[in-house]
Amino acid sequence: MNIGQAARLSGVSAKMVRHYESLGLVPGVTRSTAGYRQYDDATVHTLRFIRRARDLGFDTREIGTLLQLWRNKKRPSAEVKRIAQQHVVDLGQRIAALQSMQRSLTHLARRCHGDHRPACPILDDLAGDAMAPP
Amino acid sequence: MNIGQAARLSGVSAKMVRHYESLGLVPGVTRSTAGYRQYDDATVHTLRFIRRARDLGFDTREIGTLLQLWRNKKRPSAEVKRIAQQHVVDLGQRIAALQSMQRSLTHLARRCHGDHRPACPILDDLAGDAMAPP
DNA sequence: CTAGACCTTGACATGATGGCAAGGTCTAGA
DNA sequence: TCTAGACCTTGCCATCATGTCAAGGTCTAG
Repeated sequence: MNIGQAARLSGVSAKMVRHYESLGLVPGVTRSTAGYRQYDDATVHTLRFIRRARDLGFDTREIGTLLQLWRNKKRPSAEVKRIAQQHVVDLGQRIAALQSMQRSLTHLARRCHGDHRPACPILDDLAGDAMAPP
Repeated sequence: MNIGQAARLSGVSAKMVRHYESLGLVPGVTRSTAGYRQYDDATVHTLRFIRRARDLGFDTREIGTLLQLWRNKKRPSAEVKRIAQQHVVDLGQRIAALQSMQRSLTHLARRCHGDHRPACPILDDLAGDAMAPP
């Protein structure tokens, strides 16, 4: 099958299929005489794997490692678990950072009257002349 | 003062100071005869404002709007509040997306033995052949 | 006078993704 | 058989915020 169908079946855009190929995540594809990339079900399976891993927030470097482990029938599951747990930690840090922003901003917004008058604790905080530190 | 000192005082890197200038977030700077940018306390204040807004996750477009409102002494605080609340919503969506990833991954990792054996529910899930949907 | 700190512009990289352009190919229907 | 339209190719540019590097000019203390 051509790249368009592989893209449709895997949920990865054709553009990204080519990109993952350039990164070496999918093995070298065979080409038709006209130069069209030819895909089989195994490659579509790999593309779905990549898609799912992206959906879980892994970056392409991590996905490369996960793909190697997937292909290695003798892998120790401990290694996969370690990567997953590290990623859980990373996600936790990103979540915490965003929550911290959200908390600050929520507090500021709650104190803002939100009417036609110009006085605004949000701008005051941004400007560094916050008056009431919590 | 030169850009280095303004950077140090504001907590914004010299590189980013120039960048914000190119985006029009800081007003056109005066230059010394040698072409060095010259800053005053007001500009440092603006840079600190930008820094704080970045820390709260606003992008440069939003910061541009906030700066305009900051400078506009007749602004309605409702407008500032609306931007802040929208940003709180955006942050909430990003947080939810990350939490969803984290939850999935945590569940998968918990089911993985994490030993020397190859069997691994994490890889099974990524490969799409998950066996036990929750 | 000179070393070293500082400034200038500009180019390139990151990471994942989209878009566009110019050109080649394949296929169904007239 | 011709052709329109769908599909493919490569390659470049853009995003967003930030860093790095390079080549060159400037300033200051010793």
